Amino acid sequence: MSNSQNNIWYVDVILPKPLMQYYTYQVPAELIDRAKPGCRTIVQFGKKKYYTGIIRSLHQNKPKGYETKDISDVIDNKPLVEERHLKFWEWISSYYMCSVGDVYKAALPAGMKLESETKVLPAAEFENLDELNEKEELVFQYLNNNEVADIDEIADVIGLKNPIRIIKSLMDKKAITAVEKIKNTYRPKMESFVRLHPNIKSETELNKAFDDLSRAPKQLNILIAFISISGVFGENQREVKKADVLKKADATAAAINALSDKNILELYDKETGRLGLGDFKSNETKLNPLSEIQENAHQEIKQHFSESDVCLLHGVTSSGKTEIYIHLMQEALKEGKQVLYLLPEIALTAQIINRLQTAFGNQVGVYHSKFSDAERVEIFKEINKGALSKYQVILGVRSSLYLPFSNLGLVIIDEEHETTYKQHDPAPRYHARDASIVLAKVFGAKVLLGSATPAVETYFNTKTGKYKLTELFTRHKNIELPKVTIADSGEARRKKKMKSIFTPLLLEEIEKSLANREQIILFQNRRGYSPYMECDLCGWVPKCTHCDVSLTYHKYSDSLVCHYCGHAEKTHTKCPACGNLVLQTKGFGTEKIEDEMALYLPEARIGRMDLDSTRKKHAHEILIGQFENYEIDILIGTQMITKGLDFDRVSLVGILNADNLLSFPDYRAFERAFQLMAQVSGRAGRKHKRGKVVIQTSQPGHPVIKQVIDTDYFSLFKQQISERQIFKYPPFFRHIKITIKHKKPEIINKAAYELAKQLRHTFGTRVLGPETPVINRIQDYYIRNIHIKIEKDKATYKAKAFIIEIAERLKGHKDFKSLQVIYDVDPY
DNA sequence: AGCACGCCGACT
DNA sequence: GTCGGCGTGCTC
Repeated sequence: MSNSQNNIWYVDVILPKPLMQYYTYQVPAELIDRAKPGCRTIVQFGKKKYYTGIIRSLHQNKPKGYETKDISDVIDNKPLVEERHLKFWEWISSYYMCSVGDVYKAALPAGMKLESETKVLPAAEFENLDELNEKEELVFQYLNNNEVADIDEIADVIGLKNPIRIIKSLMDKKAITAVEKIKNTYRPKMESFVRLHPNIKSETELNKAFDDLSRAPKQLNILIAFISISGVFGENQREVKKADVLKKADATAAAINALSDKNILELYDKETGRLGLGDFKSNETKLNPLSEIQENAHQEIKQHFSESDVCLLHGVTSSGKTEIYIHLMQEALKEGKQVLYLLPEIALTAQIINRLQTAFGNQVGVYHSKFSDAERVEIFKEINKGALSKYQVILGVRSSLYLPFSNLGLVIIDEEHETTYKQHDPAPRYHARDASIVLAKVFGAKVLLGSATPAVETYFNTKTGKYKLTELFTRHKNIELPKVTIADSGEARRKKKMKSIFTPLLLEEIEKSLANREQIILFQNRRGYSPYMECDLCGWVPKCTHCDVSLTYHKYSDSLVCHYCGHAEKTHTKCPACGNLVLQTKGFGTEKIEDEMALYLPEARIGRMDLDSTRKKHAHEILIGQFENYEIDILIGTQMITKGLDFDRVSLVGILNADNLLSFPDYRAFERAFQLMAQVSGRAGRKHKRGKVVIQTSQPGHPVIKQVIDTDYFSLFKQQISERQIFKYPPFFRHIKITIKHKKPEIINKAAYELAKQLRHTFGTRVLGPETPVINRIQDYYIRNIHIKIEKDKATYKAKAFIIEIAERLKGHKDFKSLQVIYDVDPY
């Protein structure tokens, strides 16, 4: 209070690091007008590094116990992140047990969070070379020849392991100085344009220019091309890109420069951006009419939204959910609201974007990680224009949640049950479906969840009345649900009838479809050739040197790859354990299916779609395009092909091995197996004809298999919900997974035991574990898990605070200083 | 998370 | 000695 008289202002700053608090800086007088909450600010943090932070709050409370630093700059003229978004960040941080800095890191594209890097340069007046030792002299000479360099570069060139020591020593001897440079990764995209030189103001002057060029045909061509593109002096004048003129005139830059020298044309640069935005905002919408059944569902959803914020649209595949979404979106747009359409992954955007663009033109913006960071910066900035933004509809993956919406009216979560909505690895480990409901609440927006196979939690929420429910059981245009047949691979194996990895039934059906000139999708949830290799003499299995997993054999690269850390090695020519020359491949992935298929059906045109075949930016679209254009008969793939892709010619879907879907050691395994099989099955059969699905399994009597055959979601739901109640799983209990990591096996066991013990003090039997996961070491870190299940009616925020306190206390113990503790709330 | 500092063991 | 490798503590 005593401080409030004086005029010193402070800001609490969010830094892009996993730090559990905000840091307080002083605002120098010259920045006081600009330092507002939500603005980005450049601050020095630690001895030298500069980061872009976000001002969380402005106040006059002088911190006690330390000296404040000044903020160095404020980047934004008006707040970049609105208060309600900051609140949303804080909600994610507290619910998912991570720092706000982690959320900040995820929320803004890298190009908007500039950092400094250290550059060193030689001191001009330094002469005393004899003061330096050999290595120091080497570094000093290098710097003299190369002006400015960053430290890693020096280490690289001179071959130093520990450059910092030498740099420091050189600085002590005043031979070099260090500067911090903010590195700007974002560059606006500039393009060269051409216009008439200001000297040429009339057709007469232009004609004169033509005459002057009679002896320069190349230049004349350019001028003609320019006039035809620009519509010079006419009604519709347009800006002309240099590249377009050159292309049209088939000329080189030299000729255009000559015209510029003659003061006929003028070249200029302009920022064009990467978004390929149309010039005008199209407000026209062209919608397909809804069928009666769809229209009823549509009206019901609107009724629900008048009473409640969240609604689930449970509709079988091909029931026309997307069309209903589009009508709801149009209504939101008419009210001047923004719409967010979330998809589980990029692979899906290609097909949906066409439908949305047909309906909404260039109001649709797309946002996902295959865009370059610069593109993402531009999309972010475009949306930040609020009502003036060209994008009023955003189609994107989970990280689109953080875009700077200002007037969100509707959020659609397509394929709501998909586990990819849950972020796994770096913090924040949030679930986009659940978080979007919180985001929508902030804006007073509505949320529509859509799925043919809703998550058990979601469906349960409709039962309790937390969410509303609209169901749609008729397939659009009365397309029949596919016929599901089981191929008993266990029996076929016993009777020695298996043809490699195919049952006779599956092969027969594939041949039939091929004969009818129809397409086939084969699903296997393993990429690579075979999940492991084994010496057929001594049983030795190649394993990753950094992780506790067997290496997957990839035939195309003839290598063994760890699917956890990416480590790859050459295939062994002989067993390192016994010297035997034969290592056998075991099990099968997509690559092997591709190989074997080609063996049995050499005529068929085969494509493969998995992580490995779609690494390149447009690989997805290319493969899907080939399949759509009937350049491929059989498409083999992983999860990727299960997601909402609609192809008219597919008559058969084969699931190669349902057993490994059913054998996951996880309470969600059956739910997931059902969803996956139901989704892939949905790919079979379209307009003209009932599709077929063949499931290969050695457990034909398994209840989940039965549920898939009958497309009986309700039976699955009933069974799962009763199991979850008995075993205290979500939605009845809240589940928090604590993972601890350490480099030393003996420490990890001690720490896991100790942490579980401490947790049990407070949480008793709610604590399970410690458990050693199936893969107990990844990238040289040993791993243990502890699970906590907390009743839904208990205050979980208190529980979370306790958990963090207990873990922090444990990390204070001298043996456990370098223990990593990772929290995953509602893990998937 | 970085990054610096300080301790320790190995190597010349 | 001195170089490189870790473990630990701190950042407004």
